[in-house]
Amino acid sequence: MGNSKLYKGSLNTIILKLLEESDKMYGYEITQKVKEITKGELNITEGALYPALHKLEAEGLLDVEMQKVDNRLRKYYKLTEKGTTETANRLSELEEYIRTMQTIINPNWSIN
Amino acid sequence: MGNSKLYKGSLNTIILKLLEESDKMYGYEITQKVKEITKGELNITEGALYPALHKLEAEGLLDVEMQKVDNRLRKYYKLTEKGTTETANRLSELEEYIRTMQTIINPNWSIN
DNA sequence: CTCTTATGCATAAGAGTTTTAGGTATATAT
DNA sequence: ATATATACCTAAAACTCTTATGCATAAGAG
Repeated sequence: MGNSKLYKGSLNTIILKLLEESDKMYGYEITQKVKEITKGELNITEGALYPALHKLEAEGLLDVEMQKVDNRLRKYYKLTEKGTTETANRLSELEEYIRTMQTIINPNWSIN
Repeated sequence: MGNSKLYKGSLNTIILKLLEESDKMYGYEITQKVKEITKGELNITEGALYPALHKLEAEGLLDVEMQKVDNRLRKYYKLTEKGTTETANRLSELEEYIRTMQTIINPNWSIN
């Protein structure tokens, strides 16, 4: 139950998509958001999340902004312009991949 | 175009699903079949396929049967009983994962 | 007042899966 | 003769994630 393993490669797209919706988010918030909207199905581990955020930042897809709340530090990430474009690309790639997988899994539905 | 990278973890499920449909297949046949039904979208590399087949066999999910056709050797794989059960499990896991991803990607469709 | 849980960041070692790049061999088409 | 298709295989590298840590503050439970 819950906590199904991530299919490797989808984490970045998940992050980008959430940032596209929420404008700006911090790491911990992302883990909670994913847990919430998937009803606990998917748990993003911090060991995967933080390196992924750093990489997306290094690639110029995210901007960072530090903020102190209740004496605790938060690193808010938001999409750059390049990041917004790239998000659209990766989303359509993922959607295409999902369609492809459905074709394989459900060969009867030749609705593609 | 085409040749999108595999989301890691889905290859085994693809193999199992194809064998569930076709009863018995050999490696090269699997690569061609995937290319055909995905219209060239997905190309299974042999470097991934053959080790995966060997592993599934070692796990007792597949049985092998050698056959010589036109002086060329083919290794036909088919699901064991255990493999059939496991195929059903992995398919529902993958379907659940796809539903989860759709929830994230398409938050408007709260049809889940 | 101390201990646990929640919040918030981070990195390193290991495991797992795939790509890339080779290798062998036969059959068929150019 | 040479290239392409068929048919198998493996090893090294790349990539992504899990697991296991570490640090620090805030809030709640006992």
